Amino acid sequence: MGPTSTPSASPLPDALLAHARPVVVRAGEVVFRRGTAAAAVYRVRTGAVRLLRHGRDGEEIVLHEARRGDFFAEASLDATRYHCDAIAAAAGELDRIPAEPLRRLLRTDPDFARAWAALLARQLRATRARLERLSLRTASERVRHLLSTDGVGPACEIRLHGPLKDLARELGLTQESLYRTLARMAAEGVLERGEGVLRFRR
Amino acid sequence: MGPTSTPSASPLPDALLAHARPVVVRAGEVVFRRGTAAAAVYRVRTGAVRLLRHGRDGEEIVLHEARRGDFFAEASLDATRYHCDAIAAAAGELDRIPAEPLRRLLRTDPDFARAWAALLARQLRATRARLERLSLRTASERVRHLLSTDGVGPACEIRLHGPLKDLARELGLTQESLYRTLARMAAEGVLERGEGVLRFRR
DNA sequence: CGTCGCATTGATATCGCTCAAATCCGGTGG
DNA sequence: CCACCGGATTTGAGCGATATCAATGCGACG
Repeated sequence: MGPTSTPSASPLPDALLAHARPVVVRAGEVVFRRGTAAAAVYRVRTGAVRLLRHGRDGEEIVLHEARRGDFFAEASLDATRYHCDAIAAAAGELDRIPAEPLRRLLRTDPDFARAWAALLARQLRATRARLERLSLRTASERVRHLLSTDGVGPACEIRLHGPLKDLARELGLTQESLYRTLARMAAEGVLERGEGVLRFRR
Repeated sequence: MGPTSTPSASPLPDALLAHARPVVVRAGEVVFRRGTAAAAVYRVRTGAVRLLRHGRDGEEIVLHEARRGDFFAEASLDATRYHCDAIAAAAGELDRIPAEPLRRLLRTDPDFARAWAALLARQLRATRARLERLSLRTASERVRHLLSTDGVGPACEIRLHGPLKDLARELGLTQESLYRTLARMAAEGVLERGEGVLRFRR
């Protein structure tokens, strides 16, 4: 989710770091499955992890993509089971933080509790922004919205972290539609495409 | 958002109640506007409040609907400005809880901080469920998903809180599409419609 | 050099949107 | 009591945007 990533994620308190255990994952590896006991929260050191669900015909729906520095499964801290699958999108290393010490820390460290609430609130805002995006009816509106909300700088520049295919799915489109839409917007002079970059022109 | 509503929202601690001020709203009244300073969090006593944004052509996008017992603008507690409009969907009464005492309480009351984090996490899960729903391509899949995730009981019963028109927008559909889809699903024997109720058959 | 995944373009199908109109309903006022 | 009204509901017809299916180019990698 691009700039959704907490840019300067609050450093883990020492008390938490003491409990974190590194987990090395290969691309495609399962971190946890939906329905299993929610025993830990994770943080991405390197690589990327996707939270996903599956439609009835088996197609994947990406709920969230966590990148370097991002926590994931934070929303499962007070749930008994994970509500989606977590799959490594790329090889990397994670911090695995068991739920119990984290809960304890939330009880005992007010500053951490506040930072944690802020983290969740940020996630919520980002997810609502995505929700708003999917409520838009046309492909070009969704692209515009993506740049407007997640882009940086005057031209609302977006760095693509993966293939356009993935972006298409995040926008609720097929790759073909996205290609055509980007091409049309570029032809209209609204958009500019660079190496792994999208930005507004004008 | 129906069952998204915190069913047994944690009772407000006395320390917080002391700071809450009642606000009476008429239907359609503006509670706050996007861009204004985020000075308070709210809780619905009676009535309902919608958080919404506007597309480029002015159409409304409902990000959230808070009902009796629900907080809203919780995600703005650590933001400087509101990121959407809040409009009363029905006449009612709200508790207005200034941000500062709430932040103080988060720092000083570990139990409350934990309950607050749980609240945000619940919101996040609910919003992701809605995101997943909007990722589905067909109208009938979205209806199915709504019943599956928000429905109660073996038949996944859903109580409608407003006109079908509103439900349609929550599902990212037009009223006409929704009517037709419900009619078709009912004809196929998948769905059953009652007075303000939707449920699965079979 | 062959293969695989991504990118790109074309042709067609399909689903939901738009515009339009008829019905139903509760409320309101004559 | 009845006519009227506005909003919600429902159904119809046609269109348009995206999905789907198909084919090709291209670059990385083994």
